[in-house]
Amino acid sequence: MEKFIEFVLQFGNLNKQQIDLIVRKASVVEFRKDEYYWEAGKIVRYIGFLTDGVIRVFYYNNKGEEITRYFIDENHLILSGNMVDEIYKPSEYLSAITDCKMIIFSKQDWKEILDTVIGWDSIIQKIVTRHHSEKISRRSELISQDGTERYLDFIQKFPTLVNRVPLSFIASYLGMTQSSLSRIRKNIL
Amino acid sequence: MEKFIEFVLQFGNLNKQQIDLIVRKASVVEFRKDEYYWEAGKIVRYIGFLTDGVIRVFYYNNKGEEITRYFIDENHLILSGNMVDEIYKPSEYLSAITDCKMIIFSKQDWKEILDTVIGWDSIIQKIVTRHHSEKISRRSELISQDGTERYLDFIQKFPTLVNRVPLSFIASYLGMTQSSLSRIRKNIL
DNA sequence: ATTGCTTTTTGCCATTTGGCAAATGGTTTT
DNA sequence: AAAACCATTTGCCAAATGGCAAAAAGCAAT
Repeated sequence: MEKFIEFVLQFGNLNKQQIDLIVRKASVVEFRKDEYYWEAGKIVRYIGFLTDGVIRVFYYNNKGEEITRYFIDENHLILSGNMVDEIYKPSEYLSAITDCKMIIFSKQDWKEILDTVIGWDSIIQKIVTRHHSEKISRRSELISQDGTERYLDFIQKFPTLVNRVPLSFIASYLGMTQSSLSRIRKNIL
Repeated sequence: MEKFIEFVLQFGNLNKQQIDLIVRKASVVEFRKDEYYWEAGKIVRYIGFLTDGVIRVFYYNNKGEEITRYFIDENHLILSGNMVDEIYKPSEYLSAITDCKMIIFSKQDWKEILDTVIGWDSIIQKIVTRHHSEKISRRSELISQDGTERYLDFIQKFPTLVNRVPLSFIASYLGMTQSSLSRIRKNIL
C-alpha cells in the first residue's frame, strides 16, 4: 500500500485525512502466474495499481495469433478503457506473467474518491498524461529498425523485464518469431 | 481562409467579432514543392494551418538515412514543438511534397489570440487532444505486420495520399526500401 | 537422481526483404 | 522532337526472417 501512496504523491500533495480515505477504499488482491486480470469483452470492474509482478497485455490479430502489445510492471496504474480514453481496449487481455499483487478500487469507490478528495482528479490527470506520452510510440523508429536493433532497444528500455519475461512474449512484442529472437540474442553476445 | 474557420468551428463556437480578430492576424503563405517549411534545429516562428498541398515530415536516423515520419495534408494544424508537447520535434524537417498553401500566425499574434478570444484555448486543446490520439500508434499492429499488410493499411487509411506522394517516401514511411514496395505493389494487382 | 513438463536453441529450407545497378517509363525543358 | 532529369521497375544475389520440428537445456515435483 505504501508503494501506491508513494507513487501518487509524486504527482501532487494529499493530507493525512485524504490518504486515509483512499486507503480505506483500497483492497489488496493477489493473483498467480497465468491468471487473467481481465479478458477481452468483459466489463472491467476495477481500477488497479500493480505493486508486484509483471502483466502482459495482448490481443489476437486477424490470423488468430496472440500478439503482445506491452508489459506492465510494478508501480503502474491500470485504468479501464472508459476512464482513460481507449488505452486499455476491451479487446485486450491482461494476464499475469509472474505472481502479482495489486491494489484495486471498485469503480464505485473510485468515483467517491474523485468526488471527495480535492486534487485527486488532477493527480490522476497527470498520471494519465504521462502514460499517454509514454505510449506515443515513435512509429517510424520502430518500423525502420531491424530485429536486432529492436531487441537492443528493448533491453535498454526495459532492463528489468528481460529476465522475467519468457522469450516468446518478448519476441511477440518485438514482432518476430521466437526462433529469430533466439538467434539474434545469440549473435549479440 | 474559410477552410481554416470551418475547421476551427468544428471544435467550438466563435462569434463574428472573434472570427474577425483571428482573420486579421492571419496571413497566407504559399511555398513550392521541395521547399522546407521548417528545418531541424531552427526556431519555429509560426503556427500554421495547411489549406492546400501535402507536407512530408522526416528526420535522419543514426545511419544518416532519411526516414519519413508521416505526411500532413489539407486541413491540419501545425503547431510548433513547445506548444504541443514534442509532437513536432525540433529535430524534424518539414518539406513540401506538392505546392502548398498555408495560413500562418506569428507566435506573438497567436498569444494575443489566446489572450483575447475566449474559448480559443479550449478549441486548440481539443484539436491537440484529437491529434494526440491519432498519433498514439498501435505499435504492435505495425510491427507484427509484413510489408504487404502495412501497404494495404496505408492505402486504406490515406487513399488521397497514394497518388500524390512519391513511392520512395511511402516506402520510407512504411519502413521498407522502394524496390520492395514496388514489388509489393506489383503483387497486389 | 529420475521423470515430466516447459522454455529455448538449433537445423533445414522457403520466403521476404535489402542492396545495388541497370533498364524502363514519365515529365519537363529547350 | 530531342535532351535532360526524375521516378519506378526489374534483375541479381545476399542477408534477414519465417515455419516447422527435433534436440537441448532448464525447472519443478517426486
